[in-house]
Amino acid sequence: MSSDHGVASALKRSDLAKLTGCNLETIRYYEGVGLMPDPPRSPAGHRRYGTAHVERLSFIMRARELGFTMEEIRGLLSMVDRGSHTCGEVEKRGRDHLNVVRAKIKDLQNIEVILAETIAKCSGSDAPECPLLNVLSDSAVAKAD
Amino acid sequence: MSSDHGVASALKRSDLAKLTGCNLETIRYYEGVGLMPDPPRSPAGHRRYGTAHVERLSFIMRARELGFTMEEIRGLLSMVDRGSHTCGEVEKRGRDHLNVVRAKIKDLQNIEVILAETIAKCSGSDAPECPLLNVLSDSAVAKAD
DNA sequence: ATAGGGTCTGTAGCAACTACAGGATCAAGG
DNA sequence: CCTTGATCCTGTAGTTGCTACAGACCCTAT
Repeated sequence: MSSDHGVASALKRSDLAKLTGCNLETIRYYEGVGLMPDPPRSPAGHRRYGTAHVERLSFIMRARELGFTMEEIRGLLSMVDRGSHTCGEVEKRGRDHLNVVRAKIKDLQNIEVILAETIAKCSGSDAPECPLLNVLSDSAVAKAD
Repeated sequence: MSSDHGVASALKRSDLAKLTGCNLETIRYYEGVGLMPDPPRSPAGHRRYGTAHVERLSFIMRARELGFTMEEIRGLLSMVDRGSHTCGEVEKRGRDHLNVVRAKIKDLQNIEVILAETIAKCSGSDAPECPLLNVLSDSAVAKAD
């Protein structure tokens, strides 16, 4: 055991970006909005990251992949940071988010049906008359639920 | 036939908003970005709209409801404005958009499955151990296609 | 010593709106 | 006629989640 004893393995911002797949600038952005902590700095002021930062950023990115908003992630992280989280509370937040996801799916499926049905009626010809334009011009969009 | 002969029925911006269900400020925004034309003004500089504006704004709003981006709407409108549209061209744009919608649905369904499966394993108890947190901390998000 | 990279900061831009501040104007009641 | 309150005008800032730039520093290798 030589230099890397635990917390600081002295990664540069570009290293963190490569390791996590996160955009370089986004790291600084997450720091600015408080999702990532202010990292220690080298004497010249360069950011130095350790494994804890890698894990935290990976957490954030996976949560984003699952469609959690930054506010939701902030909530999850602060629970974990405080060590005050319970499975019940995390599950509730996950369930709330799942409901949002399902609502979005429904909206999009509704759109999909209308578009697909309308386009199916299109002649695809050089005529100006067009069922899709008619839908946009005349009808109201139905809301299914 | 008295005052309303054809083009100008002298609607205020608030009237147009109410008739179309569009937000008041959004009307000005659409004007600024060129989706809506600069309307005629009253002597005091107040915007005055007619039935053509109602129809155009309704078109825009229905296209937005179907998830078309403003760029796509701009394209559709300029075709129609030039009178150079064909059903084939409109259909193509609709089909392109439909593909985007379907891709979004797939992404969300992928998320939905992961979330639902993970949450199903939650105990919902006061324990800190939580499958959802484990997913965020450890695993990569699978991409189905 | 110097050339090239990487890093730092702040700031502007994207979509697609929404909301405000501060002033002008209109419509109705007294 | 005058006042009052609602509506209108303009420009600008805020939202969400980044991304990209400029101009200044710094670090490393030759």
